[in-house]
Amino acid sequence: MNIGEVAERSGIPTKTIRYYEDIGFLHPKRNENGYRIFEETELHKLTFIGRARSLGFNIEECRALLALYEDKERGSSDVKKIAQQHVQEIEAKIADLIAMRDTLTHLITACAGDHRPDCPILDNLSDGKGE
Amino acid sequence: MNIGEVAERSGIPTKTIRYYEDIGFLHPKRNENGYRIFEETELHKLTFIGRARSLGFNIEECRALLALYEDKERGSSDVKKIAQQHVQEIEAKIADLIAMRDTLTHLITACAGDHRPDCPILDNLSDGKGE
DNA sequence: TCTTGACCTTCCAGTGGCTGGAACCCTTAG
DNA sequence: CTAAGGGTTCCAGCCACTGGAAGGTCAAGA
Repeated sequence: MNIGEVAERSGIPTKTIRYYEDIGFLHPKRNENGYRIFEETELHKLTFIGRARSLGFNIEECRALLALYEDKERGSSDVKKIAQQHVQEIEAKIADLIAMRDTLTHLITACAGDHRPDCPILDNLSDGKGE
Repeated sequence: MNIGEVAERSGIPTKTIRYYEDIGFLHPKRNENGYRIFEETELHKLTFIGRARSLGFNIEECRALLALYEDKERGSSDVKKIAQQHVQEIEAKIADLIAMRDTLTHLITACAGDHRPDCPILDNLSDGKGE
């Protein structure tokens, strides 16, 4: 398989696949013209990484998960630990975003949104009050 | 005021303040030894930006908000529009994160988390099933 | 045979919003 | 005289790509 087909089948852009090779996720062989040749196992790996990324795991976490995946001796507790840690980070982000949203919707409700210059949103940014 | 005091009072690191000058948010004067001198208005502006950033507005949005703030002729509808747009983006991010979290907590619940190698989390990353 | 177009290659630079560090200058206290 | 604690500039790095330039390769069609 050439990189284009792998990109198609994994849903990961060629640019990203080359980048993943750069950072050591993959080691595709090359044929005599210099093109990368991918095996099914490499496609599988890429798909794995793609799913992990879409669950918000960062590159280092993906690396760890991949290593655990390939280690038939691992206990599932190692994986679970990584996932739980990650869920906590996600929860924290959600909490931050909800706080932002709530403040903003509050201010938006208070803002007439017309042609007049008076604006509680700017007032809040300016003096921190209006909560 | 020197940069250190401004940093202290605005809660924004000196590095960031210099960066904000770089990108044209501020134009502090200099005294004869080359040090930046800040007026109260500049401190105020920084605090404004700090609040806007903490509500998740990006730099360009901050620039727009600041311009509106300084334009005494603006209508509050312009501000409201920016804020509403921003809330929508936040909502989208929240939805993404919640989807991630739900998938993950689901998988985590299914994962024994013990010494055995069997792991629904890795299985899901590997084949996309297990939902 | 030539050309066209779709592939593929490498390398370099840019994204956003800072942040760290090096190397240096200025001021004040001891 | 020195040391500490300001300040200055400039360059590099973070993360995870992404865009673009400049060029090599291959298969199909005129």
